[in-house]
Amino acid sequence: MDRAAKSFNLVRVFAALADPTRLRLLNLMNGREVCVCYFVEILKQSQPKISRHLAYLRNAGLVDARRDGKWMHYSIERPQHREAAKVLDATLESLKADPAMQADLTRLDKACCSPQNFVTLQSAPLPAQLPTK
Amino acid sequence: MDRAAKSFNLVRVFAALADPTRLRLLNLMNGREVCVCYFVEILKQSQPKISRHLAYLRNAGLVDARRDGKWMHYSIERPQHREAAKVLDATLESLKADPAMQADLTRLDKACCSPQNFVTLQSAPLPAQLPTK
DNA sequence: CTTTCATATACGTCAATGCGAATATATTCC
DNA sequence: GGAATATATTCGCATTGACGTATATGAAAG
Repeated sequence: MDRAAKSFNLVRVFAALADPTRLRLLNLMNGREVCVCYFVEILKQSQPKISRHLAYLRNAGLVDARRDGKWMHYSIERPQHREAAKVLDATLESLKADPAMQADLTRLDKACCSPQNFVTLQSAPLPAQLPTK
Repeated sequence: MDRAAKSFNLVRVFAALADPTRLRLLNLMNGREVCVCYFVEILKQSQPKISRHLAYLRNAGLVDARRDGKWMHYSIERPQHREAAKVLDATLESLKADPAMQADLTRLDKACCSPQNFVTLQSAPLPAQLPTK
């Protein structure tokens, strides 16, 4: 690895952020842990697509996964790399200003209050708020 | 264009930032206007490679180009998109913390003080500090 | 232990990107 | 106008990533 490459964890982070679906996923996870089934329902995207993007985010070190029986819960993991964490924070803040992102959150909130409305979410575990670290 | 896509200028910005060479270029332009020949000399990369990455940054709306005779001067252009500008600012701040980036800047400063030391920079125009906007 | 449900991975394809090498364009100088 | 200089673009190739479809894994339920 050449001298410059070592410190470029940032490149990996940016590559992970350079996709609309992944930004939407991160936005939905901002401050809470979310089950995969909600992503599929809220974003109206195929399950393999959601799963692949979540795997990408996990490889980039931006999200953490927790298994709970059949369900997988994903949450944002702030990078160890200090500067990468700052960029992620700025990004999440920026997403909040986007109306489309706000709409996603609204739909997630509604789904949480009444998952019985969604055929595929009848027995899904509710997203849990994460403590602010 | 689907509903969500419109507001995703951020994706374009992140794609532009997801490359080590482009991050180095942006870091060198932070606060000043720099001639292409300096990029080639400082980064020790081929001229077409530098040129292509600068074109990419220009397409993404992150840099501005100004022709001055044979020379082209590039400078950072803060995106119109408010949130994109914030992300760019955070990124430039983060780059400052990177030793490799600091080394690049040191070499640029040296080149500016004594361009006669570089065969290819004998008649090159000096980078100019930009006013802080 | 088979079925079912939730999620992940593999495969094939297509588009985007990066790079070196070669070439084109634009500007200045003579 | 032609040579020289600075920069941009093109070409061919290899890599990466995104996607749909199909399939595999893992846990729970019967």
